[in-house]
Amino acid sequence: MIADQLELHVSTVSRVLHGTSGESGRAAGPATVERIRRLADELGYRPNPHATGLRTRRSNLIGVLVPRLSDIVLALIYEGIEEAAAGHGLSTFVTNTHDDPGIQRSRTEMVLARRVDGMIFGDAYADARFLAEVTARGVPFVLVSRRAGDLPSVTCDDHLGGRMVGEHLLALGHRDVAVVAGEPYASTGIDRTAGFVAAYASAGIEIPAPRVVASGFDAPGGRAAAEQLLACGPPPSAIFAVNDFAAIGVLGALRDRGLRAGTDISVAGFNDTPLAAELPVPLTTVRSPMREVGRRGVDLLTRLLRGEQAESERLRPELVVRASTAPAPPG
Amino acid sequence: MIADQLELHVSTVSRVLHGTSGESGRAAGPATVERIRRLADELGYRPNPHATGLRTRRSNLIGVLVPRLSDIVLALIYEGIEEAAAGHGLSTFVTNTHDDPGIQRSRTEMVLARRVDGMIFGDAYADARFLAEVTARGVPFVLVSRRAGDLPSVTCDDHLGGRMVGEHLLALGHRDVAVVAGEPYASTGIDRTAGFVAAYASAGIEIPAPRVVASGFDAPGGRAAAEQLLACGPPPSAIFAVNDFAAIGVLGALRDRGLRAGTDISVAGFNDTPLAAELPVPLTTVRSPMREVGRRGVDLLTRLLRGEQAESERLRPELVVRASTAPAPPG
DNA sequence: CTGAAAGCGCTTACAG
DNA sequence: CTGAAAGCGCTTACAG
Repeated sequence: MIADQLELHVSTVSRVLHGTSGESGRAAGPATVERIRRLADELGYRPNPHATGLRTRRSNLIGVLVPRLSDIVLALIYEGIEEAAAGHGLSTFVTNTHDDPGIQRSRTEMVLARRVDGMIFGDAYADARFLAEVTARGVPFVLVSRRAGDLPSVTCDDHLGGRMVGEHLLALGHRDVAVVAGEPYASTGIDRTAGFVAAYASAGIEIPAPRVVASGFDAPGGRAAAEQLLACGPPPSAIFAVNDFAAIGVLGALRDRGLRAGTDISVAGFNDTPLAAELPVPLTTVRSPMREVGRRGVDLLTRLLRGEQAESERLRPELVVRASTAPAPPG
Repeated sequence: MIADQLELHVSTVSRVLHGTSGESGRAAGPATVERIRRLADELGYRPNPHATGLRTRRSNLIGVLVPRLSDIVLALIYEGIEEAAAGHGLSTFVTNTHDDPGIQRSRTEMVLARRVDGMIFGDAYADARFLAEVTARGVPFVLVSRRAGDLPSVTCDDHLGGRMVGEHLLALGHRDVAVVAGEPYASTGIDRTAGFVAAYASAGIEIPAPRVVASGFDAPGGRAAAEQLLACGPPPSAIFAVNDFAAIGVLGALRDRGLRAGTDISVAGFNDTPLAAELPVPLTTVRSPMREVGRRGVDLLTRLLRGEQAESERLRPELVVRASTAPAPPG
């Protein structure tokens, strides 16, 4: 370390520059402390994290796995993660796993090989098999966006969000509705669908199984699902897509058939993605606190790292009504 | 290292597990090599990167700065970066700088403090002042997406892309056109605008200054710019927005005024973002090879790290014509 | 109040 | 073909 050019032992310098300083100041004499501090930031001294990591066995690094950052929902969650991590002096590795179990596994190994202190998974499968293995490895981790089993997680209260959409459509008089339900392995789609179905059940309406169709989380996925829904029999009067991209796909499918969203068939999405309000027919959706999910995920992880108890959190969503949903046609 | 439980010296093990192996196999006797290899992957041994980094002064880490990952263009470039980096055995730190010079600076410091081997900037200002400071620090780096001065960069050939749009609109007979030009500090907007203007100049048409308006790179930015353009005087018959998000904003502004995109006013964007084709009026745009920009950026950086000469690259874009551009009204 | 030592897990010449 | 030593830059008890 260059700072011992002022003829002090490295250990003294280390003690001073270390966190101990906030304590009762027994790191060194006040004059010495002052000299060291001065020289340190004059030189822009930064401790070598490799040395520190080697010695302390803490890297202040966390690994983050997401399905894909090109999904704005995950990108915004990551912004929250990054922000909070920086606040805790942590750096993050993010990586895209494309919801592929093989990539999830290999990326986890890669990240672990880097000796991260903990991990954040944004790509949890509801069947938590792989995550059970990770638990067995003893690395602290939390889930964001999607939950699984009773692993520590920070998510939007998706069940409640789905229920809100259900109640909204019920209030508009829609009785024959359908759900574009997302991937069957993601708790987001599962919970949003369940909440929606539960709202209808409370009103004494059972949504028939063929009215609930699995789908990709992107626009082509939503479009395909909608086409399946519209292919035979009378169309539903409203469609709930469990995310905004799928909803955009639904909108496309409707347009192709000459149906007007809102007017002919109501459509609702989920997440309140920035584009939702900009669409030609602005989209009714559920606002989920994406950045906040990321931030709290980091907070939860830091608690875990300190050995504290960690409670999962469900953050409250908010219904945003726009022109894509309208009263059901009389009949 | 646990692997010396087979009664060998660490140095032997290190030699075997190290890259030297591919060489003439003079790391150890064949039998020994075999035993070491076996035990190593039985135990899932991974060298501690802190120790390696401390010893070799190479971290195999690269820092990546982007304006925001929630911009899908950058997210896709980052996917390419990540992919290529993994192929080279490098891990990446990405961070959002929101195009804010203060954040660019502090994040660069943070990343440098982590002892990265090199950096990739996706948020270069055309005035390369800050980057000159980074050069002075001696860290190898490359630019992606945006270029600056003659620093090594991998970008789309934005000038050519702009020119392509210009020629397309000229061929459709548009003579009174406008540009929503993006932020003045980004080479993307500058070059695309310049290429477009050059195409018109070649046809003997000079685009008047008020027809070129700066804008944010997002939908609200595009909307605001379009409103300014439509506020007074006769509207142009076509608008070129230097990216798809801004183009979506333009579309919104047209809709608000009861103008139909394509029919009343032609609109073109840039990047061929996944949503461009899904819009109610599919968007004419320029496809830029985003993942490829990321991949090549990493390749370029690795060349720099090996001390080789590095040539900037301009990747070829492709015009994608859709319904949002149509022949100019006669007159 | 400050110094000296040990050690984190590697790699790299250098011996033998 | 393999071992032994030195050292990367820190931190952490432990002396004095």
